[in-house]
Amino acid sequence: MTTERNEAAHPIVEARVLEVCDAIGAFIEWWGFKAVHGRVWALLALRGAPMTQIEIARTFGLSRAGISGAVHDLEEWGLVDIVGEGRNAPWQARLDVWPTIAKVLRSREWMLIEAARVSLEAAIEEAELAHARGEAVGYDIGRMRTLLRLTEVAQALLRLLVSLRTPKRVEDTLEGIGDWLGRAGQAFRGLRNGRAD
Amino acid sequence: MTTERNEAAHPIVEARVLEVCDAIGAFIEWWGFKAVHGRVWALLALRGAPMTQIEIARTFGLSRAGISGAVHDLEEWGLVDIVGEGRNAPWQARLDVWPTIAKVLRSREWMLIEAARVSLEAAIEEAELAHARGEAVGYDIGRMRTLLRLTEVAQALLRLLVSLRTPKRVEDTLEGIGDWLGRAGQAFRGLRNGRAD
DNA sequence: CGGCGTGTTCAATGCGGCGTGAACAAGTGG
DNA sequence: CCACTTGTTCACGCCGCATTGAACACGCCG
Repeated sequence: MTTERNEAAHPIVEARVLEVCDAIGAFIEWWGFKAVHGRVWALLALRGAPMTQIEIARTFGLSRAGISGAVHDLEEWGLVDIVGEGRNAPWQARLDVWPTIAKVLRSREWMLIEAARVSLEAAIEEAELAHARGEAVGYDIGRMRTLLRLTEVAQALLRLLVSLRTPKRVEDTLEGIGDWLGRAGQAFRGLRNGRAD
Repeated sequence: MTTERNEAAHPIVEARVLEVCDAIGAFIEWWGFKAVHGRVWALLALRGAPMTQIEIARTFGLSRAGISGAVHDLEEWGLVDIVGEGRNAPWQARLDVWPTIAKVLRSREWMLIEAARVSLEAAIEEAELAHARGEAVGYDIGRMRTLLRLTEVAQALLRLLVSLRTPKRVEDTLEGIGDWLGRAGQAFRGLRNGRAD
């Protein structure tokens, strides 16, 4: 028999919590992840005590297979932690999600912009060579430079964004963001003065 | 016969431009849109002169059907414009994409956060009622309040983000972002002082 | 008026991803 | 040592979505 580790869930409250999980799942799904990831994380974040995979599966009415995969993805991303050592040790959520967001921005988002930037540089070089040879190009070199500039701005902004640190106390979040925005603003003004062309 | 409206496209340059289109398409696809939208917009943005749908389709090697839909989606979003009046009038891209981004943020992104916020408020109220009745809740009211706080911060940030204006000259982009970041930082610090609870 | 080129719409198809059920592995407790 | 519970893995089926080809509508030019 399962030892009653957890405080029993209040049915009506649980129904409301599941709505929250769905909302967070829908939000995170729009960001290119899977809805189940957001739902599982939200449930673990709101539940008072750690939960086993079967508890999660039963709460959502989903199969254990899907939960198993989702939990391991979340663990790889550092969004949930195992509690204890045993085989069926329960899981809990990490509330500071910023390191994971920063990681995603650093890897996937950066590569997407970098790919665009590199291909733009190649296109500009080829177009300039053709233009110097007097050949008709058919594409607008000035606009290529504009887009290249935008990728550089996006990368600079991204670089600043991933330098944000999560404050210890949640109450400091607003001030932390405020300070960060101020620093980022100065950095951007400095960037403009430094690379004015 | 089609009148030679456009300067002939340089084959090698065009190959490079198509790589740029693919990169931008991959980028925008990760943001929840379709890759073809980014590809078509990028092609129209880099091409020196407006293009007809058939020219676009041939350039990408895609069917006319897909291009027709993509172009109309882009027109609805205000990202491309028709040039002239005729039936088969060509299309050109708008380079200032910020109004569209702001529109998307205002509608879809806002609603996603708002749904989470509302459901969180309902869950908190229900949990507090149950707690006052002395019933076991099983969920952490403090964490619910933390997440609610995060949604409020996200909405405040979003509100500031959509207030950004696109500068007339692209060279002013950096300075515009810098100024905006500074203003946003002050707004956040004020927000904290005003609603400290 | 009649071909021709272009844009639009829609049904069909092909493909990828998601969730499930079942089989297997691994502890745990009696 | 055996029964039971939980976690893991995988093949299958299902759904949705994107893309296509074809049929139709529309304007232009001869």
